[in-house]
Amino acid sequence: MDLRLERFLPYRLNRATAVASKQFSRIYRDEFGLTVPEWRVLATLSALGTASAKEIGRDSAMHKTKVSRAVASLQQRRWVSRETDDLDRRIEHLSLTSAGKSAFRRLAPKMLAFEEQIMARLSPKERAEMLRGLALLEKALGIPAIEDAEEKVV
Amino acid sequence: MDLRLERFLPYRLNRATAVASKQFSRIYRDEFGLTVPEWRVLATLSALGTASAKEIGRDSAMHKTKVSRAVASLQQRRWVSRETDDLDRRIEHLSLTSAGKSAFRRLAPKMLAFEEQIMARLSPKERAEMLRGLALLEKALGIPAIEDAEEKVV
DNA sequence: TCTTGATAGTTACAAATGTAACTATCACAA
DNA sequence: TTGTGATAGTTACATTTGTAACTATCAAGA
Repeated sequence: MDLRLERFLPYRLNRATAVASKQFSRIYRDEFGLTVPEWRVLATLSALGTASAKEIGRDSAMHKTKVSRAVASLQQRRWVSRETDDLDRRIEHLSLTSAGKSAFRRLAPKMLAFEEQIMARLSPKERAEMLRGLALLEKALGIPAIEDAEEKVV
Repeated sequence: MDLRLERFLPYRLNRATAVASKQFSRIYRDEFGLTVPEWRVLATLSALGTASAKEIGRDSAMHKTKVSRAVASLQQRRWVSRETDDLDRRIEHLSLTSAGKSAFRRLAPKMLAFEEQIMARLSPKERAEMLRGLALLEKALGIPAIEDAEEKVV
């Protein structure tokens, strides 16, 4: 039976993700005590401006209970504010407060710099190959490709 | 602030891994009720023949408590047996029982077939590129390359 | 022999997570 | 208007996980 775990796709993915997640999360955990879901809500809201919890979940690929808890926590920090929709009172429009935006502005460059630092271990050619491979992996797994424009087909 | 989550490396990794893990784990979960750690211990022991919990942890990149619990569960199923080392009684030598081997023999081909099915969504050239990208990602993250020399380039 | 420190493995406890049930609201039709 | 089913979001409960503490054992010296 030639199933060696180290050659097996889901295992390799899992290991790579665990390593990356551990390294990246240290930045926002040490500096702000943020959890992974909280960081993602922060980044998503920063990108979208205003969004409902459902939209955040779709955009960040998180389960709605995870989103709900992360939002509640960020709201307690006064980094996120909410406003009920006038027409449909089930919907809460969420957005970053100025404190939330400020935190993200301090955090984002560090995250990007660390990403750059990781990628700098590869030559420019290798880096392009790595990103190409990642895109192909997403294709194989049926994950929709990155959209370039703001347009979002619903 | 141009940090878009969908372009951000750790986020993309996490999403791809979650999708893959969910699809793959269905096979051994539905058929045998195995958890991810249990499946990994099974595969690792199948590859190594006999190993200590520590070796399983190193080989499968799992925390020792995860290994301990997975082993305990597999032992209750009578799929794993243990024998204390004669010279160092802290060490337990673990191995698959014949029932464990039998289960793995039924499971492994299905796992490999599913991996093949995923990869079949790519052309041979794309598949090679994807695996190349994955290897480069591991390099960037400082994960030791597959030692077994024979690189799997389709 | 009797420390001291290291190691293999297990377990207690707390934090994080998913499932399912829940509340509140809406749309729509009988 | 009232009933039915769908949806946004929250919460209760059980499972899973990691951290830290624990047991048992070993090795190497004083």
